[in-house]
Amino acid sequence: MDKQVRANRVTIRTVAADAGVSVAAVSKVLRNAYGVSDSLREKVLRSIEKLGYRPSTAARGMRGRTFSVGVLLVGMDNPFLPALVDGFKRAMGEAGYKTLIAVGEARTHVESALIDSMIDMRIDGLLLIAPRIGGEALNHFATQVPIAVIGHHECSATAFDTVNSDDFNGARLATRALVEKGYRDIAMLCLIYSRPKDGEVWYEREKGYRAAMAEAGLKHRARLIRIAEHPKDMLPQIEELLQRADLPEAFFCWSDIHGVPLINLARKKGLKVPGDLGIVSYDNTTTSALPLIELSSIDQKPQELGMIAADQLLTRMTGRTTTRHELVEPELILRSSF
Amino acid sequence: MDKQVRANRVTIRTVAADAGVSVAAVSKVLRNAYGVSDSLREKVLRSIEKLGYRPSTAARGMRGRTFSVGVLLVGMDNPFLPALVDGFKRAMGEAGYKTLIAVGEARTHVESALIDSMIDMRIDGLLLIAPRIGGEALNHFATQVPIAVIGHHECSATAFDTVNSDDFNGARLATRALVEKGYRDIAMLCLIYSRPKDGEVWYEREKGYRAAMAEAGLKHRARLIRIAEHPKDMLPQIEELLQRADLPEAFFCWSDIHGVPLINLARKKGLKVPGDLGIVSYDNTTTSALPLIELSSIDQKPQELGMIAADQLLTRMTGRTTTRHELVEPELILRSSF
DNA sequence: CTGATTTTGTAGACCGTTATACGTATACTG
DNA sequence: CAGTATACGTATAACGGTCTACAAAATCAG
Repeated sequence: MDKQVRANRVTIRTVAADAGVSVAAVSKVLRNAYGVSDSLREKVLRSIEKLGYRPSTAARGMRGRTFSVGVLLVGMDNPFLPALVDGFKRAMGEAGYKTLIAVGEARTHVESALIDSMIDMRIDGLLLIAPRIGGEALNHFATQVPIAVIGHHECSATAFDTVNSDDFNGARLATRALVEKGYRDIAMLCLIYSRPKDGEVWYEREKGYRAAMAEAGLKHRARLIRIAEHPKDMLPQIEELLQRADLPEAFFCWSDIHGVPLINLARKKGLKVPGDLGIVSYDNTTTSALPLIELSSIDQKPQELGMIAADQLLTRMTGRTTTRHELVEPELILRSSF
Repeated sequence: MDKQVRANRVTIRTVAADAGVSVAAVSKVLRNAYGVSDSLREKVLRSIEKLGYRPSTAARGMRGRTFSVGVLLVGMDNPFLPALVDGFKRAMGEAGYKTLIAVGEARTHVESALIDSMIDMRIDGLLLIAPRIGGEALNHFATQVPIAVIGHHECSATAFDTVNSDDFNGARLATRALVEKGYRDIAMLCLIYSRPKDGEVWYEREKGYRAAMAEAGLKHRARLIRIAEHPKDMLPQIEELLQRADLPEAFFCWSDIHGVPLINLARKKGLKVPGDLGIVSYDNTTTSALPLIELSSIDQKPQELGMIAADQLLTRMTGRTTTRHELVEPELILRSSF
């Protein structure tokens, strides 16, 4: 009678009984393991279908694969994430993996805790997007689960893979476009950070900007203007910037987060863009593409980044031990802002 | 020697041995169950700390709670999601639950599959945001796991809870504001849908708009203009709309998705907003708040929605069987667009 | 001080899979 | 046709927790 109580839950045993085979046989079919005949497979599949059986991921996690992978995001508001996650999820889905997402809060201990907790659920692989935690810590996690990283250049890492938009070249591309248009006094708008750090996306872009300026013989005119990320602080800073006597002829913005408010505030103040001011920005968000904004911006090909990361994870999960560090070439989307 | 091989993984048994107590005792401490003395708890916690032990979610899932809850999103690009998820996640975190996110693709069978798969991981509760699948299907899932729904009015459901922004009142609020400003020829811009359906967010807003028009004695002047959601189709449709001889004096837009392109295209065409045209929109996205856009928009209080949903789930998981259907009153954020 | 009650801790079955080890037909070799 | 390799199935020990019984110890009532 105990049996009847929990008879509602369909388990691998229910299937085995229905198909008249052993539990092990069903498991083999499920994992398409070696040593099952066509007739057996047929029988089992029919029972699975009939009973609507679905294997318990939790139980699977105790011995083998869970066929699910995790993604760790810094936050949900970065506008280039949807396309990236979509590309990743799609590629993973085709390989039979479910994608689960966890959201950090740009605080390292929260990030670590989330990674731990995904490992605790026995996910088969992990994608980290623009993680705050760095090299050594990542190496430690990589011993427990295959890891791919996007948005953090760590070309020396051997324990995990990385894919990145070529931020150096993207910034160079943008700056060079401004130079070719005739601008000379070109400033870069970037984030406030305590100190330059190799591997950080924004630092790569700063280097790319500097390189392009140097190549154009404008090394001495390169200047970085650092402003806050949060709108509340950022907007007054941009306003103040636009009042300055030494306002540059053109801006390269490290992200649309700054670029869009800049172009709008400039125009609101009466400046013509282009004309009085040239702007090229980064991320190619839908906002930058809006009519009346039409901000030129670098496209990072986020979908492609996601797909490559998926491939890295899949191949690593199936045995690859060599390291892959890949770069995707970004593209400048031309609009009438410079 | 077998023991040594897997000695690296710290399990509940390792902790028990280290603390000199039984496995069951450790489990009790972990779940703060009844019947553990302060001294025992103390000992166990110290061992856990020392060994860096973390319980395996997978193993937990086989018998008891996993202390993790799932969130199903339709897509990642809806700009009001970040705040909502943040509110939910925060409230859940305080109660000791991890939040995992899965992203559907606005296709019902994908949605169902994702819900199944989260149930298969033995999550303790599930939040559905603007799900496409409706009443009967939801009831079925609700028999397997506690469910809360946001963005789908289903006040008659008894198997699961709902929280919603009061879409009817929000639309009424927006329309009334236009009326009070003196506009009479007010159209509503909404989505193309095959047929009106009670419970759908957009339909509630349509009803709110109609009610406000009727209250102002403008029932006969109410008109709904339906346009596509995707920018590629939407932009030409808005352009064409702006050419029409019977262009309304004012628009209430069901979402910033339409409102922002509308205000920019109108201004690009040379119309003064406000002046030639008044616009009130919905969602209060960061884009609507941008300088030079300054679009009045209804704030849905997404963070609050998330927090209430968390509370619903938490109370249901701990025994509540009555149903809760709650509404949050939205607020009109005034900007210079009408 | 004794019997009843409450606290505290333990033993061990159980959850639903996977995967190893091992029989048994069946097919191949010479 | 005997002997061996191979294909196919099965039995069963893990995996790492939870949780129900139950025993032992401590407290309480009279």
